[in-house]
Amino acid sequence: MRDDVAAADSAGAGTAVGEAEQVRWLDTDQQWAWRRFLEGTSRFFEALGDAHEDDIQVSLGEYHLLVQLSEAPDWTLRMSALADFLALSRSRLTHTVARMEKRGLVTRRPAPGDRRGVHCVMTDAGYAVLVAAAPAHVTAVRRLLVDVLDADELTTLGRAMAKVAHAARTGA
Amino acid sequence: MRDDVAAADSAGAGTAVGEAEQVRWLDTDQQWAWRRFLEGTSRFFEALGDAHEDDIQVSLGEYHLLVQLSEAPDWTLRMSALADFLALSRSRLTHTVARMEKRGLVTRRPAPGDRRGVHCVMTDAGYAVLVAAAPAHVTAVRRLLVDVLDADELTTLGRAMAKVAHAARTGA
DNA sequence: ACCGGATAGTTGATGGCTCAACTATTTTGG
DNA sequence: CCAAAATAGTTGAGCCATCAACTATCCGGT
Repeated sequence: MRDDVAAADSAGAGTAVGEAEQVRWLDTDQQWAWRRFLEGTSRFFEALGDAHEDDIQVSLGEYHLLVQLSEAPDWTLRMSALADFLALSRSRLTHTVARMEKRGLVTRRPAPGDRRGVHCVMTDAGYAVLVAAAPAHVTAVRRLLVDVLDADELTTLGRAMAKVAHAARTGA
Repeated sequence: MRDDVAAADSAGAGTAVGEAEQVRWLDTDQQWAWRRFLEGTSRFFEALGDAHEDDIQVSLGEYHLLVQLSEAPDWTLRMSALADFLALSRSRLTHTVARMEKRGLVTRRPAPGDRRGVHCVMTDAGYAVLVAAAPAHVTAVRRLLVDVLDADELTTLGRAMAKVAHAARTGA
């Protein structure tokens, strides 16, 4: 219990004698990359959230919700479509939309043609908030991500994360 | 209010005439990479969290806390050091450690030499939980990240995220 | 020796997220 | 055409994170 402890990501914790060992631990390079990813995402989202608190009237999640609506016809999207785009649970979306509705940023209407469905519509006030928030948001994304990387690094990052998203969607 | 709306990440929302325009919006490729990053991280952490709920007695955050302690001499770390390593706020760490202490995974002791300080020490029970959790954790990290990417993609991802972490740490 | 400010950590209130349970509607299979 | 299952969305309880305020200790300068 001294050296074998180090790095539960890579070392032989759990190698009980006589028990089938089928875990492929991470090698040094893989572990390094994984930890950079972990720390980087954590600090990135924390810093981006801070930027939103400083300059902006909406949280990061609310901002992305408004962005999705701004790109939809009539600023309108089904709740379920919104949940898919934003990778949010239905429940969380309901709560978030309810809060934003109270602040006048969106409204809800019954969906025509499917009486189970609900449409979420961005209001003019919501659009105004989005427009006001966009400059600080984009500036922060540049400062914390886009301008920090070479163009090909950014491209590779995008491609890699597309693969990761796909793996998470399917392999769940 | 129809076409100019699309993509508040890139388009001219906020371009009031006569007002100085100094925001550099994202071009198409940059925006694509940024959105892949956003979706990928979101789905990745959700899926990894699910894996922890299925097979493991500790949440992802608690697991990483135990990993840090397992790599420290005497399974012991100052609260502030732990907070730095895990990129956690002091308050959040206090609450998390308090919960884990109740479950017997760690204990707290006054730090020798600095009467303000507190040492966090992993218990044998905590180590046992870590050992039990490691295989499923590593398997999930492989399935969702490491094995999904080419070796050079993973390396580039690690390098890129190291840069991002640095930018977030300094430019905050 | 002392005062001001920095550092270490905790606390409690508030608010958001997660989970399970629930209603209502639509679709599917027999 | 009906029953069972799938889909859409909401609700409320409990848990966790965040924030501001607070105590205690240490350091740095005079």
